[in-house]
Amino acid sequence: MFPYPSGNIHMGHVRNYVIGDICARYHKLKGDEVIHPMGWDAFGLPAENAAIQFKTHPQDWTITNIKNMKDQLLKLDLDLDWDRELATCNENYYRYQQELFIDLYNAGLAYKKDAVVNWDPVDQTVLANEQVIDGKGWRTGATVEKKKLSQWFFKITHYAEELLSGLDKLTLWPEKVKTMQKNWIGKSLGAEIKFEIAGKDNFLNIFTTRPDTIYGATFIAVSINHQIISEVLDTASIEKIRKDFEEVSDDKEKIGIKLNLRCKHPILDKEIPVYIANFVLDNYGEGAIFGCPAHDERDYEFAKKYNLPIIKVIDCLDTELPYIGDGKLINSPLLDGLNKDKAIEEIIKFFSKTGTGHKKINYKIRDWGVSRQRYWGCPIPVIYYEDGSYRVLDKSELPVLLPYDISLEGKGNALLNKDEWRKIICNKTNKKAYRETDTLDTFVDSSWYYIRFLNNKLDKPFDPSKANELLPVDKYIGGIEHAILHLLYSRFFMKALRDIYNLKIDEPFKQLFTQGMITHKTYKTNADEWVMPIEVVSKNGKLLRSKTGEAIEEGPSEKMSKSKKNVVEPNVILENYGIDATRVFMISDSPPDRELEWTDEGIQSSKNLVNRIERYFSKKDGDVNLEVEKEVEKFVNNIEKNILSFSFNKCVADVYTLFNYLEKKNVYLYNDKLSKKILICLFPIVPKLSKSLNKSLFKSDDFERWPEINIDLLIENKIKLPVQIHGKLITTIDTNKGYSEKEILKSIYELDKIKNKMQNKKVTKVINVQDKIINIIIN
RNA sequence: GCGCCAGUGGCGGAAUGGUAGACGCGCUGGUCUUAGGAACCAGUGGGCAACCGUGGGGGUUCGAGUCCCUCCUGGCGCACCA
Repeated sequence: MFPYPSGNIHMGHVRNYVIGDICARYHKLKGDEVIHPMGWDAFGLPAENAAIQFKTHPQDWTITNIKNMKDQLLKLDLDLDWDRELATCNENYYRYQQELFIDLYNAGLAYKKDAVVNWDPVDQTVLANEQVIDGKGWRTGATVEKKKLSQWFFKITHYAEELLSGLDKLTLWPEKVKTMQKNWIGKSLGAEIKFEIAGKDNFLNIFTTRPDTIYGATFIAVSINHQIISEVLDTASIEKIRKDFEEVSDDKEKIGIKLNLRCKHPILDKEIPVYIANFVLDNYGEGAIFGCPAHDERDYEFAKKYNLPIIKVIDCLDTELPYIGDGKLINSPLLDGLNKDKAIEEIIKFFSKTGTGHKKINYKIRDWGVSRQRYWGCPIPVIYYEDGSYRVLDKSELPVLLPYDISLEGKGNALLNKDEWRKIICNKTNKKAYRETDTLDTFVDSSWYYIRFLNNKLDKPFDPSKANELLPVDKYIGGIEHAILHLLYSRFFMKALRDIYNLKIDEPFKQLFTQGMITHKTYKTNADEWVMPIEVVSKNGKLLRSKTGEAIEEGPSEKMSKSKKNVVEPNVILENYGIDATRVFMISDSPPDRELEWTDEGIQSSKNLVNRIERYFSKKDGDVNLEVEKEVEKFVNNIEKNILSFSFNKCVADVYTLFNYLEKKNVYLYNDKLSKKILICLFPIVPKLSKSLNKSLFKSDDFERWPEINIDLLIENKIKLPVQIHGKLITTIDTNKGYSEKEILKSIYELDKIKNKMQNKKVTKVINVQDKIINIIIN
């Protein structure tokens, strides 16, 4: 539980925390040791933006929001361990993060380099690759620019293989998230091949997954950012080409600029031309490829456009070109007759021998750029000297506190203009020095908070023995939007910390549950103005805006969002319906991993259920017999099973089923011992009501342990046995378990419905699945 | 384009290969009440019926919503990844 303190709790938070709260309460009743903490992901840009907009300070804004949201959370009456509370913007958190940064640096997992990075022009900061979606900033939606800057990186690529292979062991994670991470890591097997540049004592490295098609290579293409280009073209021409590339309207269109360069073919005695091509990515492989037009779609398109030769090296029809699939190698003296896999193997052997290439595993994932050119974040504990060299501080020099007194008015990072903070004298060298003014990506903050929760007051980042004892987190609940950001970073952190601190933990989160969004119908006026649901009234079957009487059009149900105004406020709901009804509705209609549509009917019927339970327990009537006991036992068993499998919607159905049964039988248990059982099972779902009933019926403030299941009570002897003919249900017959097939068939053949079907046909076969079903086959 | 997931009444959704539609919402009829965002009772997949029904078509099986093949539709993710 680690919300961003944006100001208010919304329904999405409520759903998330109710799910977690049910789990926590259940496990506590089971006698398990439960840690159910809450903290604040409190650094980040919205605070700076809000501070500028409202003429306040990011810290004040954040602290006020935390206070406000905490008040709202308290009203939800969640069973949280508030004494574990933490906020990343507190010195007591981020100073330990600075220690971890030093640890990572010393372990070679944090480093600084010049790199072409993603620049968000709106937020005025660098973004990690993971934070760029469709070329746009994940928060601002602004088109990301490329900038060359010196930046801090975390070496997530060091763990690329383990981050990938580890996914298989995460059996309690949704497949979908694992697939997304797999794609992001993007492992591919292939070869790196050296191409000698004709007339120069220099090479060009390329990566390929299809070294078998080397005989079909007819050109080389490099990315616009490839360093070889600067050796042949001046900066102005490069910029001109870069611009031309950017201006292509169809971004799939292939454009190439032929360079005054040729490469020697690594096997054949010939030279092939080198192009700059817009479709070659600079951040994948070597930023350079060899083109084999006959067997690659892009290369084919490119070759057609620039009249490059197309040489077939895999046997196929000319009409099939470009042919991507497997086949027999041709026109390839060393490989002729082999199929693809064998040819790849052979050619790599050959290259290794001649020194022109080798086997290579390539990953798409890049190191995590963590520098942010913003004030409101964790300062990076580094200083720079006047000669440009830098020093990562010692732990004894920590904390590097974020100065409060700054001006956000100017452009860029406020820390840059804060000289009295930035300019220091290095206490080791006595030289003039400057503090690093970049701060850490807030995803760093959230990559280890779950460890800090284990002991939030410790005077070091965490206690390794506690971590070993309690991690990984058993149940981790959140939205799918974290699939490759937070969840990948946290996995990286766990592995890095494992290696640094010699921990026994490989993965941070054992079970991951991704909850669905809450949606609501949308409403618009004819003038295309969004209208809050609360303003809409229905009159004579027509929707009107209550204030003005304007006609309202109802739109599809969409994710609740402020911009579409289709939100309901938790505090309003709590006031009108109470916490128990709110909890019931959060889990009742849809399975928790799917969308939940907010409806007035839904929340109302949840309230009705809560009232009904209360009413039920106000009366005593009827006899408690074995059948009732069995029904209650079934209820306990089902609730438990469904809580454990996150099938909370079925838990609600179990509650209805139980009370439907009891009321139908006119059995009102009141303070019978069965009521105690029922109330314990209701406690995780409707804690307030359950607690108050327990108090009034049993004069107790506490609950006993979650009831042990008595298996004997779950066994049902009397059954309705389905009887089929040719697999189609004809009727059912009342009998006891363990019936004799012979005898039951005798009575089955006496049934009218069966007789009608059988007429004078002969039974050829009887399938008796004992105690389950009987299927009769007739000719 | 590639990958993943899903398609079940009017709606949300239940069903270890074994009685499809649990449970809820909505709806219909009735009861109670000064009143009720209430409660209670009966009903509610389609069809007068025989029967027909889980996106379409094939298959495996005594038996398929569930497994296999194929197609269609929708959602999500990735997308010039060499």
